[in-house]
Amino acid sequence: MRARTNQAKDERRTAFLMAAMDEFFENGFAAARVDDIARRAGLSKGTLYLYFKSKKELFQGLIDMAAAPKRQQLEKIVSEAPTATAAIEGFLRFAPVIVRQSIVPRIIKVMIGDSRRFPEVAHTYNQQVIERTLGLIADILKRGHDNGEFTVEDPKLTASLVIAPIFMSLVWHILFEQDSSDGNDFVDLEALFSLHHKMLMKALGAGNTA
Amino acid sequence: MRARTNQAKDERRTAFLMAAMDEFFENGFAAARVDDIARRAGLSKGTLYLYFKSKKELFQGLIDMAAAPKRQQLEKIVSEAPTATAAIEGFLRFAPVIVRQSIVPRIIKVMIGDSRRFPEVAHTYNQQVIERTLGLIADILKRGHDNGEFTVEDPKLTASLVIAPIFMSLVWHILFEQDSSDGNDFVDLEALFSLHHKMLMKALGAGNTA
Amino acid sequence: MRARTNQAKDERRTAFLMAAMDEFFENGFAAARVDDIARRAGLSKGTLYLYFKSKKELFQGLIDMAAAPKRQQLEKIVSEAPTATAAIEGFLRFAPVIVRQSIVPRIIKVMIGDSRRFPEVAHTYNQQVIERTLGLIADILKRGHDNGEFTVEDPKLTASLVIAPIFMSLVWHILFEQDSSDGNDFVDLEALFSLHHKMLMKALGAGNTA
Amino acid sequence: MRARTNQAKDERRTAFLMAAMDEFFENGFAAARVDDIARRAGLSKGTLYLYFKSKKELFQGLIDMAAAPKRQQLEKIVSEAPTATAAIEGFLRFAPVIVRQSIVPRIIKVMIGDSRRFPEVAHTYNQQVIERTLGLIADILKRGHDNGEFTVEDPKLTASLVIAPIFMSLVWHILFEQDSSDGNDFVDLEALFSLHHKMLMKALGAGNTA
DNA sequence: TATGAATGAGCCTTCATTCAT
DNA sequence: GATGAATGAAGGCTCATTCAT
Repeated sequence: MRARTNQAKDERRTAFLMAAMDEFFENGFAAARVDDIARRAGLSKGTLYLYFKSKKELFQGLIDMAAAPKRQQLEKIVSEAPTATAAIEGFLRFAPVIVRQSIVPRIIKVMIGDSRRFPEVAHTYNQQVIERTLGLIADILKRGHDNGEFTVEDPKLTASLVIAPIFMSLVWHILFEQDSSDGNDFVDLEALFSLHHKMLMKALGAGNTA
Repeated sequence: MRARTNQAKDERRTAFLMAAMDEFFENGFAAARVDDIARRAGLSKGTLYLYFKSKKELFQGLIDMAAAPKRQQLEKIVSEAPTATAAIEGFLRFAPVIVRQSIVPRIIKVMIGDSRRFPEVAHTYNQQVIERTLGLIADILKRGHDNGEFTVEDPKLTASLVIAPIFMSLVWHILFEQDSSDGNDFVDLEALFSLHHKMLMKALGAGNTA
Repeated sequence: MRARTNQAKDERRTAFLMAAMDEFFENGFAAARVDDIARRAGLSKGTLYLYFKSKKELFQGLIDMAAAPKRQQLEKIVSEAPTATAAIEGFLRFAPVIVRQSIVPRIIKVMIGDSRRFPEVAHTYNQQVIERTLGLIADILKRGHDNGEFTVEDPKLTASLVIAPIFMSLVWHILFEQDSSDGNDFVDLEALFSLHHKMLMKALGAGNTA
Repeated sequence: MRARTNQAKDERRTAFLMAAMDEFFENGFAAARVDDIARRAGLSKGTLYLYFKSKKELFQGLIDMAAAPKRQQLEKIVSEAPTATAAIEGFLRFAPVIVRQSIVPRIIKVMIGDSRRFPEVAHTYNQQVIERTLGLIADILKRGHDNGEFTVEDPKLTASLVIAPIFMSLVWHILFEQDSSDGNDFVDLEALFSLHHKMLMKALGAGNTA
């Protein structure tokens, strides 16, 4: 079947990208075979080259796709929260979902594994995703500080610490997913982030004035 | 010069392993070339095969070497601390060194990048290094709790949070090392862990009884 | 031109097998280069691996091909002969053709040269070709004996002796082909087998009763 | 231990040659490893190169050694026979020993397997061994004919037929030695050559005048 | 002399990319 | 547009040969 419409073309493109993500995740860029990616996408090797000029361009397309829509969910959660405290709570309650969903850990794994081969890609992802998320959190913290909800001296650095358990969980998820594929996680993510939230609030002196 | 003594042979073996670590770090297992590893070790490709049966065995030798002596420094720091509070302070002051030194981030990067290809290796490393470190921290926390230095409800989970910024820093280090190779880090590690320590102690209610 | 039909594929497969026979004949399995085989077949190295999983499989394919249709000619000659005496005469008159044609000596040479490396292959060829031919001759001899054409006490053993000069000629052909490539054989095959036939008949007491 | 005397040197040389014969027999020239040959000889790889300039020279040394003393036994048997008839009987009674002994089939196998790689070697062996043996038999046949023991028209050609079953047995021995390594041969050599002798004599009309 | 560590040329095999159908 | 046959560069590994000890 041939893709004549633009929509059909986009679907094929996306199918290749998703397949590429899976293969790159499993094997890394070098060991992933173009043939396997195409077959996983349900199309043929030759067709892939109609959509991407090379394996490398496929990789970059993947990162671009991954970088794009990531913050929308987060921004919605945060913007809808009435207070900074509530925003942080919402953010950390959402964290286990991010870790468990398939796309973010996959992308992170690919990024880490091939970051030295494609430094620009890592750099871009950093600016598009990590810095932005960090900025988002820092803004919340600053807001909370200014509102008197809690005390934050260095919002940027503090934001890093807010995010740290997410990184750790992502790495664990990548490393040990197969160990825990039988349902129970390598760590109880809800409990982890609940504790993290509790300790964070206490560390920030939140609720003391209440 | 030819290695006829056992010691000289061990030196060559180690040279290959260090070279392998660098190449695997830069390129991942699949893309690293045996020839480059040997050349980096100052020896020839053929010679490498006198010491390792295959590229894969070289990889496993690397992980084995890396897994072995990692905790010694930590354990010394911890065991020499008079109190749990001091032990944690010592541990977190030591954290930037771990992150900045070349070996741990390199190994972690290699582990992550090729964890799906060699799941047993990842599993082993986890048990040998991560679980052990986690247990070490958990023990300290329990000790501090029992001593009344601070309050810890779930030592294992709390230990994860103590460690989390180290993971995050490691990942950042891996991803952005080149961005910051001109001296200044992508983040001020001393400040980060100092803040982490301060907030952690506050979250645990340490020093309240003083 | 690309092989898209099954027939075209079979042609390529056969081209590789014939080229392999020549190269294996010239150099033996170990010394034959896959690259040379492919080039001789007029295709590229990579293409060969589309048709054969490995060099060894190519070797086995060669033997399989060689083992298959070898007796047809013989069986025709023998079955069309009115008497056992005529069958033997036909067989021995046909012998020089077998020795001189390219395929049998080549296969035999490859078989001998690599028999220790692939014992199963030698074993199969033995059963498929040698035992069968021997059985064919033994049957003729028994028939002639039963008919009273001549006297044969041990048909199987006698069949071996009927065949022996063929083996000898094959080996000589293999060893000295180049010495005689300028036309004249290292031995006059027609004369040899004519004499062999004459002596054989006499030894069997054929024609005595006439 | 070092070989200072000439005798000790010769012993080492011979040890290498015998080891080479075994390895070349098992694997052919290309696949035989110098290291294995040396180890089989109980010496080291480096030492081999003190005695032979290259692997190829080792091969040639082997053929030279093999070509030299082969006819002595035969010539003795033949020269001691009172009549041509007795000489042929002695020769054919000796045949199974030649086939079964380790050296001749091994050399023949090596010769055949690598004849195309070293045509001069095959040529030399032919002249040194085969032609000579053929000449020996032809002489006997001529003698018997001149004596009136039997009738031979073409001694050279007839000699080939006398020898043919030896070639066949050698090839079978090479091909199927392992099949019959449990004692019983692939063919009863004594019976074979006994029958061969009987038929040969009858074909030559021997004893008719008695 | 004897050894075996070191070398690097060479070969099998894989796979990204091209292109005839 | 889609396919998969064909290509050949590249890389893991072996092994004949050299040479320091």
